Amino acid sequence: MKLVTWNINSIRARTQRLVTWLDANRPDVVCLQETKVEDAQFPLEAIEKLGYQTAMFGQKSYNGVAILSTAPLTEVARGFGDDVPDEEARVIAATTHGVRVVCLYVPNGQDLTSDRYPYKLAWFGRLRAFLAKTSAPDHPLVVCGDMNVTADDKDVWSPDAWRDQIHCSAPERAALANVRDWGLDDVFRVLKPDGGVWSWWDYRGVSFFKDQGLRIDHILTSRAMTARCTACVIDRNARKGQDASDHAPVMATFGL
DNA sequence: ATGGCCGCTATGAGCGGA
Repeated sequence: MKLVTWNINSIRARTQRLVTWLDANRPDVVCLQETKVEDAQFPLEAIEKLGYQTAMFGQKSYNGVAILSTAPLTEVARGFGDDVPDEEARVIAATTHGVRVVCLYVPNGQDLTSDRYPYKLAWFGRLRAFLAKTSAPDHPLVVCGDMNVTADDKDVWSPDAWRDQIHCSAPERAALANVRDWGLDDVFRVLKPDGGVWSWWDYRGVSFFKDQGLRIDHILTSRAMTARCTACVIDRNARKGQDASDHAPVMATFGL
């Protein structure tokens, strides 16, 4: 089973690129973030034509997540379903291909002085509570998406330039580590421990050309899924050319 | 030191992204 996570940065602006990539790579499960579209306007037809079923949780203009699968999607959950009033469409979960899949678009946080920063840190706490309530570390579970955090300096093209900046601050990294500590592995890092590989490059300037990026899109796997994982790659080619998302897809392959 | 690009909006300037 091949599972991919990709911050598509507007599915309407990128439908053709998504279709071309799916056609070429044929993943079984696709987790999308920043679809930026209400459910009624989601380009379902193009996706269905490729043989995917879709579970979506969108909103106008911002955020929005979706899971596509070649198999039925059951037990679909939208949002954390906790006590916190929250209008932001950032979480969708479903069971497919025998795996519980949680697709996340973690809040950006803006900067360390913004009120979005404590919201982001609290959001990770809500995520861990959601996982504890709805799953278990010994289940076949994949928690993936745009985490908007680097695990450590190995995920940063210039640790000095990014020190204590958003995506790289110690509290954010601790919040992500706390989710992993519940019982998940950063499977890309497990298979490629050296770092120096990015999943996001700024649109501005020559950052992609100079390969100045961050790894902020992660696939976290429960132990049973880590054991099944035979490959995990970031498709840098998908960031090239006109009309690319600023994120590249991250794809993991699982054996039986 | 700053912004540089991109997608969105009952658009044409401002917001959010990262």
